[in-house]
Amino acid sequence: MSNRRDDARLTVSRHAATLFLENGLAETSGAEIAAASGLSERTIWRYFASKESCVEPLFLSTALRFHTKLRQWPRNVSIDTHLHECCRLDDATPQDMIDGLLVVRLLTRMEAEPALRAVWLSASHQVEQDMIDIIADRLDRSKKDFDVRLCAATVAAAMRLIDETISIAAIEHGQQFTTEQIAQEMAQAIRKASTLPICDPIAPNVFGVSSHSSP
Amino acid sequence: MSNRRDDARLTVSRHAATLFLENGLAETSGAEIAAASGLSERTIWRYFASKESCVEPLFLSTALRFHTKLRQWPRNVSIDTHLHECCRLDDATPQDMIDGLLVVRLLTRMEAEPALRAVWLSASHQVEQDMIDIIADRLDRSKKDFDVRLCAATVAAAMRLIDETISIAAIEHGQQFTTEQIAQEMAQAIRKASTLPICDPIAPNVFGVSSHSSP
DNA sequence: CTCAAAAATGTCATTAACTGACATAATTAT
DNA sequence: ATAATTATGTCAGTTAATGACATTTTTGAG
Repeated sequence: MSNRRDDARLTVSRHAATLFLENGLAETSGAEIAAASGLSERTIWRYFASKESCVEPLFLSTALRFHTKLRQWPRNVSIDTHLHECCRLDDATPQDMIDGLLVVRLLTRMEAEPALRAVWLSASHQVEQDMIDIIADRLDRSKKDFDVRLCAATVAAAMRLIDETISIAAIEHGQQFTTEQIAQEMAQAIRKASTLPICDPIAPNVFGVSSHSSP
Repeated sequence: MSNRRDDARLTVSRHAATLFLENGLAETSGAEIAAASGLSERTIWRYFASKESCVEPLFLSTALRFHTKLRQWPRNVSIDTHLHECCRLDDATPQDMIDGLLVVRLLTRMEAEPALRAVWLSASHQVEQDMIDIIADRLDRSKKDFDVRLCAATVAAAMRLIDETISIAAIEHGQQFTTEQIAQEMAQAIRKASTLPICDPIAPNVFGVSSHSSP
């Protein structure tokens, strides 16, 4: 799934995020990111289209961890149960924890750094595209179906909002969260946001034909 | 509501959009945008933080027209009826039509131009913030209420998706739409997406107290 | 209307983001 | 092993973007 290049990009992403958090976006140069990453500046610009987008792999990697969990979501399990189960046997590595903290801290800077928000929104758009696949699979519908895409959009929006809200509550208001709490908030929000019945167990299709109307 | 500077920015936005559509983003320079707008390049960079963001006022101005309509949405009218009514007595100027077409054409280029999508997503985020106000007012709830913000996020996502879908259908598949059709699609999508009962007439608050739980 | 304060714009120099061209190093595959 | 491919580095060059300061335009008080 991931190659050497993606790993290198993620490493750069961590260094860039750290520098952005320490000194701000405007006060961090491409040369500094390159130096911190042990790469030439030219390579940085081959990896990324702009300075800000250096943090995108970080956003996407934490999103990917969640995506992987949703991919394993069995059809006969509710979202609440599944996410609760997932957080019980959480496979987060120490690196994942560090990355998560970087993301959370970046999210609290979006108000001050509009360029960061643009990158975050792009990452959320990628999450939305991934949700299309998950929902289409779960409901046995086409990925082109407007209602599938609408549901993906609303659910992705909910996930984004939970991430933002929890990050701000944690960093700016010092609120503490357990993994269970986050899973529960996330499940609730997804449930409220979903425009198709994806959150509860899917009735098995005993006739072996797809459940939606016409061919 | 709008000042001279915003008007100037919008004018630049139109020229920039036209150039982007004609020659592509990479092949359009800041100097060209300045020349086409009859301004110095320095002023362009005072107006905009980046080349791509030159098109944002165009996105926001069409969004603003819709926002104005939603602001006039009476509490005792459903979203479907209101939007249908709005499109009947549509106040679109010729300039509005031209701007709308520019936006629609830009939206079809997002696949090829990721930077354009980032700007579009930023504009949609602004729409989301505006929706918070509209929903909070309509339901007589706080703008900080998570459920209000969630509803704003899902509804804004639906509006964005309709815009994108209709644009692509119109430009890339030559499909024709009447204003009524668009209003109807938009109303349906908003209805499906809304996580709070905003779409149907709001029961009048006969006791003169807010309908949500505590002070 | 007048004229001074303030705000917007222009000019020019400078920085820093980003690209192209080509050489070198590292991987891959045969 | 080594040829082919691919990734990275070096360096020069372009262009997006900013700072400093002069000039014009707008605003507003008298």
